[in-house]
This record gives sequence, structure tokens and C-alpha cells, in this order.
Amino acid sequence: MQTDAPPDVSTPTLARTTYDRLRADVLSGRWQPGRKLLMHELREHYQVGASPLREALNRLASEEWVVHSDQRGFSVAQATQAQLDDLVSTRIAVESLALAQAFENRSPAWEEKVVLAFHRLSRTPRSVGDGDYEENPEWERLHRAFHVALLEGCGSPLLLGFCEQLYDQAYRYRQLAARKAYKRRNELDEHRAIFDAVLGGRLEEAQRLMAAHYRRTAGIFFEESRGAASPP
Amino acid sequence: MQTDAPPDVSTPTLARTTYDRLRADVLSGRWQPGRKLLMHELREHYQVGASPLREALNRLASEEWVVHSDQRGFSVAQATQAQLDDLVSTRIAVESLALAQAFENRSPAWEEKVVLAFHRLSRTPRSVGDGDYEENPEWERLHRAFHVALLEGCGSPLLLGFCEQLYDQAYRYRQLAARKAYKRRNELDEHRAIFDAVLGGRLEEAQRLMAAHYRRTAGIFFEESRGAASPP
DNA sequence: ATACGATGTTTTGTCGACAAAATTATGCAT
DNA sequence: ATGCATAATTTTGTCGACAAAACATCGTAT
Repeated sequence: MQTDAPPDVSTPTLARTTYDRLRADVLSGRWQPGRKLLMHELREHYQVGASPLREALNRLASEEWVVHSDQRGFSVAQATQAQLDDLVSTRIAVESLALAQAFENRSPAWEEKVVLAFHRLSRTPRSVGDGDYEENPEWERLHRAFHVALLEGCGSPLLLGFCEQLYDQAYRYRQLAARKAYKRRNELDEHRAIFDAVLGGRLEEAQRLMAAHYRRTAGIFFEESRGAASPP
Repeated sequence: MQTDAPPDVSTPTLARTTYDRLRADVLSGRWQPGRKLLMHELREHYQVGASPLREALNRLASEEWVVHSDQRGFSVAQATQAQLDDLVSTRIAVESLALAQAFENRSPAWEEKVVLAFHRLSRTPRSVGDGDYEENPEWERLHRAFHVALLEGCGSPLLLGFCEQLYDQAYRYRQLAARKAYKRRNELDEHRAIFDAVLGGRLEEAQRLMAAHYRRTAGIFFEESRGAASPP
């Protein structure tokens, strides 16, 4: 692992910040699936020229967050039930694989990362307010970090990259459903159960719990998405 | 499956064609790993303005064919032995998974696609010339199609997408090694063996053969890459 | 000689303007 | 009214120019 030279963190390029903001807005559902993304609209909203926007959109397009049609511009990728079904089962299959490899490569360093990630997650509230659900960015960060920590033990950057792609896609569906899902489940207990199984070295149980964890999220989206599909 | 309306195939946008060409040149090793990509150099080479180039490069960057550093431009992604090792083992794991799912979903339609893809591949010469090796684009196309046909039976667009990413990365390493690899192996026999195992319904044998197929390619690259790593 | 800082050159990132394509609106014939 | 060709408008894609940052060069002081 080689540490990068500090490349002037003070001046992130406009294209990069626009990419980050646009990506966050697509993942959080601020730009709805299927919605057309007009250039002048985006330029106005993000207060930025056409060139950085185009670069950002092209990156998002190749990551399939937005879809691009020649001479016809960009629009937000659709979110269909079929895609979600595929996402859930692929995620279960691929992450089970990664977890199995992590078990094979089991090391104290990995276990300690997992312990730490779980500890931090468990001390952070799911929602920021007391009343209705309001996303807590810190929780989101730590939640992602926990799942990544579990899987990074697999030792394969490529496989881990796939898992992260899958996580981010799932995150989007979670955001699109959101709201109603809050308070219906006790996510901390689910995470603790997975955590215990992993630390206890019980692979199959951990895989089973993870699968259930993912399927539950999908079920919630399913309830919400009655007629939410956008027409062509 | 819905057929797209014909969206003016006559006028592919400049950004797209530049993307295609640049991608092909990176995958084929025409732009060497680690090489810095100067804008004016590329502009001159591809006879195109800065904007389409930038869009193409951004797409390639998010697909990790090139790497981008803010204010410091683009360069071709490195190709290291460690990455290749990861690639091979991940590919074996993920494609074994996909193949297993394809066996579960086994259908006559899938089998027919596989038969057809193998037939076409078997009738096409590996090299175009008679003497030294010279890439045959048709063979490359059909070779990719054969591998995709095997795996698309898994029924998961996401998983198949991962497999294609892995295939394309492997293709790049193959191109970087190339030349010497020709005539040393009889690839048609390897493909036929896999084909027979798949059609015969012998999953584990098919997986084993695929794994060997991939490992052999990696071994060849290894031989070639003595001291080929580019310094920072 | 070597390290450091100032100066000049190259390279990148961004903007605004223009041309080509697509989309919408309009008018005309049936 | 309805369908179709045509015109007006919007929207996208591309280019050239400019400013800022990184990089190379040279001179100076220790």
C-alpha cells in the first residue's frame, strides 16, 4: 500500500465536485428515476458551465446511474422491480462469496477492523431527529463502512469493488423507498447478529443472516413501489 | 426484450467514436500501461477537439481503463502482476458462480445459443495471416460472444455485466502478452472441452476447465512481463 | 556542489459562442 | 376535426480562447 502525495486538496476541480453532488442527488432520489436531465436546468441548479457538467454526466453514465442517448441527452436511470430483484439475488451471491473468502483469509487485523466498524455503527443513531425519520449522514457512512469491512477481508480489490457497486445501487433503492421503512425494523440487531456470526466463525449463519438482511430491504421497497414505475 | 427505436445510427457523436477508438487502443495495448495521455497529443492523433476527448476520457476513467488525477491529467491504467492475479482468481470465482446459475436455469434456448456461438468460433481462424500471429478481429468478437453465451444463461444482467468487465480486463492482459502466446496452445480444443462439459451437464468439470483456461492465459503473461512494470 | 526560490513554459480546466440535431408548434389539405 | 408536411424553438454537441495550476529551468546563496 503506497501513500499518495498530497495533491492539493484545497482545489477540487469543478467537474469532480459536480460529479459528487450529482451522484449524491441521484442516489438519494432527489432526481427521480427516469427524469430527463436538461443541461440548462442542471447548469442553473449547480451553477456550473456545460463542460464540467458533461464530464460528470459521462462518468455517471458509464457507472449506469444515468443513461445517455446520442443527441438526446441524459436522464436518470430507471429503478424497476425486476432490477431490484436481480440486485438482491446477485448481491447475496457475490457477497456470500466474498465473505467465504474473507473467512479463508481470516486474520486478526481484519477482525479488528470489523469490531471497530461495528462499534462505531452501534453508537450512532439511525435518524438525526427525534421524531420522523431524517437521514443521518454519519450513520450512512458508518453503515457502508461496516459492510465494506466485513467484505474487504476477501483480499480481492476487484471483488470488493463489485460489492461496493452493489451496495451503492442498493442504497439508492433504499432511499427511494425510505421514510416508511424507518422504525419498522431494528437494523442494529440485524447487524449485531451478522457481526456475532462473523466473529464466531460461523460462515453459513453469517451468509444466511446477510441474505435475510438484504431481502428485507427489498421487501420494503416492493411495498412502496406500487405504480411508481415511470412510463417510457 | 424491447427493440429500441432506430436512433439515427448514421451520425454517432464524436465523443462516442472517440471513446470507442481510445478504448480499443488502450485494450489492445497501443497506449502502453502507465503512459501519460497528453491532450494535444490525443487531439492530434484522433483529430478531434478537447471536449469530446475529455468526455471519452472521463468515461474510460470511471471504467478504470485510464486513471485521472485532478489538474494532472489522464494516464493509462497500470497493468501489474498483482492485479492480474486478482483478476484471474476473481474471474474464476465469479464465472463459476454464473455458470452454476446457468445450469440451474438451464433452457433449450440457452443451449442453442451456446451451440451456435461455439460453432461460429470453431470455424474462424485465430490469426488472420498464415505466418506470424496477427489478430483476427472476427475471432476476437466470436470468442467474446462464446464466453458471454456460456454465462448469459445465469439470467442475471448484473452478474453477466461483471463477467463482461472481467472478460475485457483479461483481454487487455492477453493483448499485452500476445504474440508469443500464439501457437503454444490449442485454444480450440480448450473451448471444445468446456463446450462439451456444458452441453453434457457436467458443471464441476466445466468450472474446472474454465479455471484452467484462465490460469493458462495468466501464466503466459507472467512469462512475458519480466521487468515490464513502469516506474512511477 | 546542493538546496532553495523565482521565472518561464507547458498542460489542464472552464467558459462562451456556434452549428447540428431533435422537439414542439403551426398551417394546410383532406 | 385529423393527419401530414413545414417552420420555429429548444436542446445537444463541438470548437476555440482564456485563466489557473503544475511542471521545468535557471540563478543564487549557503
